[in-house]
Amino acid sequence: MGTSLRPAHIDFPAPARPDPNHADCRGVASVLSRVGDKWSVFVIMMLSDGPKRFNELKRMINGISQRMLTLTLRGLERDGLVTRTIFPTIPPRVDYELTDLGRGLSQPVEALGKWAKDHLVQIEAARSQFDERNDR
Amino acid sequence: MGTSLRPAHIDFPAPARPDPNHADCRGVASVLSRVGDKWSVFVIMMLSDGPKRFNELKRMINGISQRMLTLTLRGLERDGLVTRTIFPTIPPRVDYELTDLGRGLSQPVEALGKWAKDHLVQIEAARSQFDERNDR
DNA sequence: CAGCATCCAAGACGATACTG
DNA sequence: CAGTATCGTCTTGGATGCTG
Repeated sequence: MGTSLRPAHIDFPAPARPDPNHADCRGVASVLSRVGDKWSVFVIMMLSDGPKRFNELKRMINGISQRMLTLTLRGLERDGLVTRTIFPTIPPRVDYELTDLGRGLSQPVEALGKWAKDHLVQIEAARSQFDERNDR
Repeated sequence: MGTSLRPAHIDFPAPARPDPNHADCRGVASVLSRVGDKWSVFVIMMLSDGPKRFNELKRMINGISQRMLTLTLRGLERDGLVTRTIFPTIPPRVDYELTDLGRGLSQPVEALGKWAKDHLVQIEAARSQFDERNDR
């Protein structure tokens, strides 16, 4: 496989002398980075109103490649946020569904999504202001 | 500079025919990906109890390289979440501080952080279970 | 239909060296 | 102290072609 299910950039270098402030940050970061993954967020949102099939998701999430959808679903499955159910029919059918854990996560995620939506204009304004000052 | 302030992977391919479901997702994703960035989260958390200097942050966030701290701070500044104040003293001194926007963001972020902390054990259990089933 | 394997380009990141 | 510049390495992710 071309890409690992355990991304490297969320692993942490152990501090020489552990700073009490960050004792448990290592693990938290790895959870947050799943949320930061744009595809994961979309998949979670798409699944929040019931189970979906692979190609169904692919169609709903415009622009995702098959590879990334597979990878994203595996990641979510690995984290126990999504279940994968295979129906041994012909043609094969696979349903993806949020677990209880996944449904729990989707709440704070949507809170954050709401914040993002509400402040998107401000942020984009800040960005173009910043860019204009610095581009040239 | 080696790395852009505007990461490519958060840009979206425009849908052939815009799906009403995703009309405003493009922008939201770019905000979420800032949150998903582990360094950004740590910086925001470190700054949530008052302004800090560059090397002060560097020491608090164990394992971050100078380069990444600079890049992260620039990203946060660009998004209007952090202000950068230069004191033209010798040696130079630069303070970073959360803006109102930044403080607003830190709330849902901490809610998510709390969720992550509360369910970390479950997630890590799910991960090792999944890995054990599939590794071999 | 669902998905794995392979190839390849673009980008992210760390290490190092240098500056006002 | 607080950066910038540059280099080399690793990861990411799209495209394509092949299977049960």
